[in-house]
Amino acid sequence: MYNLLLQSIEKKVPITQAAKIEVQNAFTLKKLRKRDYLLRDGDICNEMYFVKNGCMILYTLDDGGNEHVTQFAVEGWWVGDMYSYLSGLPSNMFLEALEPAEVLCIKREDREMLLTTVPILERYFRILLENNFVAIHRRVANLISKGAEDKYLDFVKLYPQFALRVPQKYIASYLGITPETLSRIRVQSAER
Amino acid sequence: MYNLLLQSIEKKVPITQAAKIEVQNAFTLKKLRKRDYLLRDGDICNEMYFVKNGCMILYTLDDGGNEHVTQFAVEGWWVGDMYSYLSGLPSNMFLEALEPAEVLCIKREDREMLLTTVPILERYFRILLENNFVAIHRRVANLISKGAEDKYLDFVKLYPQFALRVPQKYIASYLGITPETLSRIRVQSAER
DNA sequence: CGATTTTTTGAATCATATCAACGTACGTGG
DNA sequence: CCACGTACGTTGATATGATTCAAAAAATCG
Repeated sequence: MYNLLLQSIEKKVPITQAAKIEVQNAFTLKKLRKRDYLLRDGDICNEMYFVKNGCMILYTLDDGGNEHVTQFAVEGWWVGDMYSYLSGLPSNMFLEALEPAEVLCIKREDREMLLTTVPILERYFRILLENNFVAIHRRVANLISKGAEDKYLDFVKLYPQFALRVPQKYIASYLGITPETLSRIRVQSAER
Repeated sequence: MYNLLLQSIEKKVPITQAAKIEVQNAFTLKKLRKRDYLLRDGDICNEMYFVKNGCMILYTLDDGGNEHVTQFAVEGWWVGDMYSYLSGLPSNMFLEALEPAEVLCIKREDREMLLTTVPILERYFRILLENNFVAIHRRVANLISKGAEDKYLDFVKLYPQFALRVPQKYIASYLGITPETLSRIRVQSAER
C-alpha cells in the first residue's frame, strides 16, 4: 500500500526501517471514483495527496464557468492546493478525479510532525520542490513565449503519457487555449 | 554583509551562531554594474545567487531575438537557472543586472556541503520553495486564464514595488504581452 | 444500446501582435 | 553640467492568431 510512496522517498534520500513505519502511520488512504472531489472552491485544503494510481486534476473556475487546469497528477505525483494548505485559508480550486483513483493523504499537522520526527524528509521535499520548480518554470516560459501550436508540441514531448490519457479539453485548458484551437492544431500538425 | 541572508534564514528556521559562521563561509560576494551578466545562454549555472541589493532579471531569447522574462529578483530574493544548476547542463537563459547590484554566490558543491553540515537549512530551502511554489502557481493561473489587462492589474497588486522600479518592457515580457499592449492598457486603466 | 460527453468543423469576431514613426527620458562622455 | 546618443514609451494603422458560438460527428460510459 505504501510501496510507491516509499519508493518515491528512497529515490531521493536514504531512509531507515523505523522511519518508514513513521511515514506509513502519518498517511491514510482514500479511494475515489471518477468525478469524486477531494477539494472544492471554498474548502480549506487540510491535506496533501500522493497519488497511488489514477489521475487527478486541479483547476479553478472563472466567472464564466470555464475550468482552468493548473495541475495534473498521476501515479507518484503529489497534488493539493499548496496555497490553502500552507495558509489555512479557503481554496478557490477544485481537485477532481478524472479516473478511479487511490491517494495517500497527509494532514497539515501530521506532516509537520513527521518532518520533525523524520528530518531526512525535509531533504526529500526540498529536492521534490526543486525539481518541480524547474518544471513549472519551463511551463511559464512556454506560456509567455510560445504560440498555441508550440506549447502543445512541447507538452506532448514532455508528457507523452498524458497526451493520450486525459481528454483533450483539459490539455487545452492546461495550455491556456480553447479546445477548438487545440483540435485545429492537431489536424494541422498531422497534415505535416 | 550577510545580514539580509541571515535574516532570511532566521525568519524561517532557528539557527545557531556556529551555523551562521558556516553559512558565511559558504558564500562569496559579487558586485555588479548595471547590465552585467551572471549567466549567458550556453553557460552552466554553477552558482545560485541571493540578492543583497539591486535588481536582476532572468530571461530567455527566442529565435526572433525577443527577451522573455521568467523571473525578477530584488533584495532578499534568490535567483539563478535552477535547471542548469541542478543538472549541470548548459543554460539557455541570461541573468542580468538591471541596476548596480550585490549578490551572494554559492557554488553547487558548497551548497550541498552546507546542507549536510547545517541540516536545518534543508528546512529553510523547503519552506522557501513551498512559498515560491504558491507564487508561481498564481502566475500560471493568471497566464492561462486572464487577458492582458487583468494580468497586469494582478501584477501591480502583488508587486507594487516592481511596477515602478523596472522598465515597463520587462513587465510586459513577464506577463507574456508586448510593450505596446501594456502601454495601451495603462492609459485605458487610468481613464477609468 | 441510448445518453452524455468530447471532439470536430465552420464562420464571424475579438484581442493582441506587428510594424513604423514619433516623442520622451535617461545616462554617459566631453 | 550640458548635449548628444541610445533606449524606452506612446500612438496609429493593419495583420493575425485565437476565441466565440453553433451545430454536427465521434467517442465514451453506464
